[in-house]
Amino acid sequence: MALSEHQERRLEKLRELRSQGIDPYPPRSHRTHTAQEALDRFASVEDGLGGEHDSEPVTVAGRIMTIRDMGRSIFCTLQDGSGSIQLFLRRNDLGEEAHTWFKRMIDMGDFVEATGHLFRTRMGEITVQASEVKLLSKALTPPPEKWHGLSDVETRYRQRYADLISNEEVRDIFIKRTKVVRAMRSFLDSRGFMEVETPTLQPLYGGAAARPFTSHYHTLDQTFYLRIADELYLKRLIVGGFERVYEICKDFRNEGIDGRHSPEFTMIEFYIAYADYNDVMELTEQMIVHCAQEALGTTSFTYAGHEIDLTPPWPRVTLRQALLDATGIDYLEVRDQKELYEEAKRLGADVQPADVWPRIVDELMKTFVRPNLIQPTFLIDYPVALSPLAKRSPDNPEVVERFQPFIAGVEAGNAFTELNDPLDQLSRFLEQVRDREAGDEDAMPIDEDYVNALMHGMPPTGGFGLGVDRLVMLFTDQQNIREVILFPHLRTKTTGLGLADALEPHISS
RNA sequence: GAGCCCGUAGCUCAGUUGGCAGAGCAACUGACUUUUAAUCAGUGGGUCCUGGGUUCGAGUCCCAGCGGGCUCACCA
Repeated sequence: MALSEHQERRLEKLRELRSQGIDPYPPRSHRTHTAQEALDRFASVEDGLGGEHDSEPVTVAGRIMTIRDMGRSIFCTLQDGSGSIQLFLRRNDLGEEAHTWFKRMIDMGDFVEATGHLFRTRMGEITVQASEVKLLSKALTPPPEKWHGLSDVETRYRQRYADLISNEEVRDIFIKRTKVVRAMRSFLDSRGFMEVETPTLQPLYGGAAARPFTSHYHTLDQTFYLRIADELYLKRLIVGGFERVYEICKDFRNEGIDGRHSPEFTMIEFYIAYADYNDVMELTEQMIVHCAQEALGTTSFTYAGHEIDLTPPWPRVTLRQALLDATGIDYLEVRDQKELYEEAKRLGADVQPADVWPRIVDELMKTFVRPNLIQPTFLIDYPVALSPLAKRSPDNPEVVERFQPFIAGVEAGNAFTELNDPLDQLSRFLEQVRDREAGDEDAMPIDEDYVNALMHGMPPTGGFGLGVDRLVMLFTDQQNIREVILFPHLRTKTTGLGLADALEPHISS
């Protein structure tokens, strides 16, 4: 890619600045106020000014977003991390030389620093009347169009910096995302949880049903997998005596990409000793409400046109009952795969004759139950075959103590009373091995060290996992997961940007 | 992996039946001392994603490829 006319022109200005002895990239700024602080300051002193300028000068700094050149006076919008403030640059204030220099050398996108007195314009906008202005950083590429911004989805994802510069809504999404994560930490920290770090590179993956990414460690000449979940490591820590642990980290699953799945996504998992899934359910409600309160300032929001109200308590419905109500099928009665398949087929579910029994149950839930769970609802008590790490219900060994919260039809977590019986755990692993041999690539491998950990004794424990990206999607009303991931994965372009060749002639020294 | 749609100036987008490549913003020249997408007058700017093909003539039609989006499949 050759340089654009705009870039060439700015490179010329760069040379000219240097020849004037001006460093286009000085090492530091001397701002005294952020844009917001300057606005706040003026608002607080304005009443005593009697229409005059604030007598105390301020220095603000930021990126020039717009320039309105009126001849002997210029208005600019200066944007920094706190917001934006208007600059008023008069020839009489700056002096003719500096005024002309500004017009000649400063472009939209440049970072500048301006010193002057605050006042309110006739149009009512709080403004810095600059008596001094200095270049802080020359932008060689112009910003996207000021009115429509950058809207090409591919460019927005590949060049997120440009997206963030021009689209305020995008910035807001990621600010909310940060608040959600911060709220999770503060919620758990204040309840005696310990944040821990477990391996990303694992010799054996587990804790979820998914295909892993595979890597190779040269020094050990050994295959490593990128984690698909941190569950098994966190429970080893419960065995070790930590009673409340959590981790927020990236998990990696080698599967398709679509609007709801990213191969690399953020997961929060927590585990509590001496708690069961009922305790975890209460904590989950509280945590999600806390996150909404901290990120949105409210517990109600709109997702995909649905008005969602998070006010607890959320209804708890057994999966068995929900399926019974929606389809008339009682999965505890229909134990035969063929019979269940026929029933599901008759109802119009997308099932294949070869689908295993638990998969058909799952499909029935996704088709007939999940889309109707608009207001927050806990679906509880799942078939054991769907949950190899969860503890069986004392009332029915075919059912495990597991729940999933659903909000706006979106799965907002997964949790259960943890299986701490090493022999039962081993038999579940063996079941997974049989599934794998039957062709299920997502089935978990047997983890003997994990069984060994359980043999040391694990207290009754409740555990929880939640895809952070999904929760942020809910809170920001985004239907595509890439809108809540700063740098989503896209296919790498074979042709580079060509900048190295294009810019090389412009390197001085 | 399949189907459908998209790719035109730095950005946002038009482009009719196949007939000289267009607009707004941005840039450049000039005017303007309180503007708010400032305004006004003028000027320059294109690998129409890439490669083939059809045609007197292709941004437009056909084929292949590349990249992206949506839907489906896959995905506790």
